Amino acid sequence: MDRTSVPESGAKLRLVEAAEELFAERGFEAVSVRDITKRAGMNIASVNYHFGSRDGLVAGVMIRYIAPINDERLARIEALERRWSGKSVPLEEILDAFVRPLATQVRKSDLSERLFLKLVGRMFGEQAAAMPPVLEEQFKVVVARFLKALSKALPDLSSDEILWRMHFVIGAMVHAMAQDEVLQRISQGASGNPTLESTLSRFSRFAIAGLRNGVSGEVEVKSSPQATFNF
Amino acid sequence: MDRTSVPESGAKLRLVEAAEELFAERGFEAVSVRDITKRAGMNIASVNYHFGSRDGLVAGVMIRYIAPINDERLARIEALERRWSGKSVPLEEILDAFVRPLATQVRKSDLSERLFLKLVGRMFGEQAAAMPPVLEEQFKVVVARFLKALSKALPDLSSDEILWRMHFVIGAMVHAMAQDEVLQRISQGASGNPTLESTLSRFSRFAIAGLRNGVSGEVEVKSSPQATFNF
DNA sequence: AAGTCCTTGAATCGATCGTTTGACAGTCCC
DNA sequence: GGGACTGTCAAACGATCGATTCAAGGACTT
Repeated sequence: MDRTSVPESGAKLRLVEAAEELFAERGFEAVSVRDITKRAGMNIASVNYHFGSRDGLVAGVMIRYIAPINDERLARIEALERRWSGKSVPLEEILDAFVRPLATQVRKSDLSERLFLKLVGRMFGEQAAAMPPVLEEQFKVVVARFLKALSKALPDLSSDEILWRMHFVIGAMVHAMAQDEVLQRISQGASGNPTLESTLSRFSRFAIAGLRNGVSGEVEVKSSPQATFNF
Repeated sequence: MDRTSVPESGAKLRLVEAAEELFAERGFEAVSVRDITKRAGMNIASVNYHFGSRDGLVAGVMIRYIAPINDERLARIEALERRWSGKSVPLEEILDAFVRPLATQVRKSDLSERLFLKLVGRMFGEQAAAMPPVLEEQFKVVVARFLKALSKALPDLSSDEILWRMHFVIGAMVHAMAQDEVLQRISQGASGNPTLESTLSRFSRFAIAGLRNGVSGEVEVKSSPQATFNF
């Protein structure tokens, strides 16, 4: 019996779908096996039977969403590099290859846009340290692949600098996804009902500017003496 | 007996300091009351006696760190606006007023830089939804104050757009703070031992570029037809 | 019809959780 | 000295957790 991969047996699928909703709504640690099986209309033992353990189910949920996203990211970046055949791929297209798979996957999902984004956001915010090995390995490949492409597109930046900016970009994305209602509460009446598309569009403009900063002829920031950021 | 504010009685302080370390190391939900009292060398009942409940202790920890940071943020932004007396404060100085209090506070703390950043990062990544009301109110004030300053510095952007970019900036900061070892693992050998100062410096450059994007004469991104980000 | 395999059911396990209790000592004030 | 208050202690409370057991059902093969 397969206890690690994506569900296929109907029962496993029902469990995963119930778990997804609950994880997105309440977070990974606040949902019990009983909550999940109750919503799925199944027995408590079913989780351990089909997934080996609660952690196995969590891993199943993460793999089900993240793996296709990373697969598409790799396919897109490789298609881009083929099309540009050795030349540097424009920064906008690299970021597009990284971000757009989110939109692709949310359409395939049964979850609403909002729940989907919260779920994926929580995977990084709460569960990043407990990511299944197969996903962590996949992420290493993705990061390495995009780092290579970004290094070509931003030849003036060191690898370290690019990695840091990638981390900032990912953090901005994850945080905005997972904490949206908190952000709305704190900032009192920002945009009412942002769609996924408008959010990703805003995000892309922000991220490209942050990534490109200091290269490609942009004017260097002239800071006044009191704020040199030399700390 | 005061059960909500910052500790002053010695015993409360010992509990809070033990809790801080454990929360930073393992996350808020993975630490039990027994873990905390054991490290503090106190009785299990002491948490409920001094803080009313476990949640009260969590709130105490958050308030102890976040409140002084937000206080200094407000003091700095108001000092800046006084110095520029009505005129628009430069973007770099606004961001400096937002970020530098982190560095100030870490020096006052007994925690190492790394633990401090993880702790503050976790407060947003894991506990943002459970933030004590007094802190949430304070954050509303901070956001409103900086939004006003940023609106002057970035007159071409709508309030909504600025709020979103603020969220992205905060997310990038929080994520890089809380998930540092995960990021190191995934990206295999980025900068070895980044100091707080170098990290904040990198972050500030990234954030300023993202905030400024699209205004102040920067060249508009010329995207190829396949990557227009119109989603 | 008998046997095998897969799946579900109710019940229960031991562990751990946050919280509460009540006894006991110390301190302070009148 | 006798209350009143504060703080600490061991012990136990009820609840909930993930995991396990074992019986029973169903589907399919032989």
